[in-house]
Amino acid sequence: MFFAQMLDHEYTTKTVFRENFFQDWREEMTHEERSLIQVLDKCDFGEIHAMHKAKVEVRKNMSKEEKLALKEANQKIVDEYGFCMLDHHKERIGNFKIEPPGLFRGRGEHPKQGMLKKRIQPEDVIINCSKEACVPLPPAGHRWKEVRHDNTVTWLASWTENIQGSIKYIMLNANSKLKGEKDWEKYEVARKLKTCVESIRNQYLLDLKSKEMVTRQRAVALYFIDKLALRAGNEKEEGETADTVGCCSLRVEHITLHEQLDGSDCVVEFDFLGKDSIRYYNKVPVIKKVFKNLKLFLENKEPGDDLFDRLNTGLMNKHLSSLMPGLTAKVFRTYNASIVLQEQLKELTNKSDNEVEKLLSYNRANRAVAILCNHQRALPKTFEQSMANLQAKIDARKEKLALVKTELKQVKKEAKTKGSPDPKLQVLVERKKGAVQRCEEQLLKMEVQATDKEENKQVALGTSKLNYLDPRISVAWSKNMEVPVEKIYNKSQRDKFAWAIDMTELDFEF
DNA sequence: CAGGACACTTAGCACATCCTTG
DNA sequence: CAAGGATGTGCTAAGTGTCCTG
Repeated sequence: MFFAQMLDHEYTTKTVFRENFFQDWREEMTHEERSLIQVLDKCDFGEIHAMHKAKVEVRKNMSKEEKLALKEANQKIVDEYGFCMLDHHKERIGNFKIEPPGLFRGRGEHPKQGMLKKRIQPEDVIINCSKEACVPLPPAGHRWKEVRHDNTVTWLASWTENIQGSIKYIMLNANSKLKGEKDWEKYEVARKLKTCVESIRNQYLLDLKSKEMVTRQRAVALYFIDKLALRAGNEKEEGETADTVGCCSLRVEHITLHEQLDGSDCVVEFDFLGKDSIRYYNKVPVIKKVFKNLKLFLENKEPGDDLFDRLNTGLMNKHLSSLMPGLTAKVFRTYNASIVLQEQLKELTNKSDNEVEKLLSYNRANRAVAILCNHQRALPKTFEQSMANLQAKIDARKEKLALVKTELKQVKKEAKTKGSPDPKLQVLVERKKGAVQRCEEQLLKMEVQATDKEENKQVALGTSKLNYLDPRISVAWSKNMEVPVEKIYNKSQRDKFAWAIDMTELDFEF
């Protein structure tokens, strides 16, 4: 069933996926099945696939009443299981449902893709609640793996997943007090970096000339982390996950040095797969000292060797925490993202702009951050079509505008030739004027929409908005520009950032 | 100090739902 | 009111970073 359901997906054609799936499937077979079913390619899943598609179709064609009943049933489940009490406050739980079984599909070329992700039993689950709490009952005939009362952690339940052996957690929703406070702390640390970033930069520039190889490598890596907002790059276990890297785990094969490129000196060309196997490709002019060091680090190395062979994230973070309490590599990403947003908003928006223009500027500032952080998305499947549709609408609106303008002219002319003022004609003139103005506004809105859409086709704004941009910058901007906060944050974003919406003053500076 | 366990944040995609438009 | 595109939400994988152990 798991395999048959996925047949429309490209990854069921991948060798690794098929081999992993078949191996795990055979584990689940009886003796007889195992001797009968030996080659995946000889299996015909067509019938099961068709059955699944039919089921999906039935679901899609449910009547309004059936859909409503289903929705209400789901809501009941949320009401009953979707909340918990924390410090006497009722809080929404982020993910209260156990992950269902299925075939594992990692991102990128994952060596474990296709493996069977097993069903979690109550016997696998640890419950974490307070001693006084009434412990949720396990399903009939079952018991929990453990019930503990650890108030030093935030999770409510956990289990160990069978693909990587990692622990999965049930935790609170982002709009909870607990998560909000941690979010606020994160941005306060980033703001503290603002006060000492200059001296840290001076320090790593000096360190580029250090006699110690480790120190030089650390300085170059920090230069990248600061300038390019690269992730730290922890080591990963080979063969357990897709081959991806961050700053400290860059290999020789991931960079190319150009003494000159496109009219710039000392250019580093980056080309590697980062988190989620998203490609990072960038050509960056760097200062001479960095360039020279890189040449040195590359000497006598193979493409697969570590660029920073003396360095790892542990060393980097130990150094950073000595420069400022709480400072780690990822703080630079938060800091640079928020600073860029603040600067771009200042540069791009004018108080005299209309709301549509202001929002385009906001999106552009957001976009500058997303590009810095390399937050990409797949080109939407319907992009070309919907762009063409929008263009057609724009053209139609332009024609309409031209028409309304000539009509206005005519009415004006009529009013003039008549000599004596005719109240009826005057009203008509005013009406046409209004129509022209409305038409112009609509046209502008559409054109702005088209620009925004085009610039944004492969950029994901959500990730930075949710995780990197101090919401107080956006809230202060919205107040200063008199743009309602609803225009930049939707409902759940407003819930998540309620702390910032409540407390931010007009003059907030990140 | 390496390596693993653990806890938490960050990430993109698929699907659900909402909204607009003809 | 249906179609279809836009927007929002759920899901869960994939990172970061700390702590503990030997």
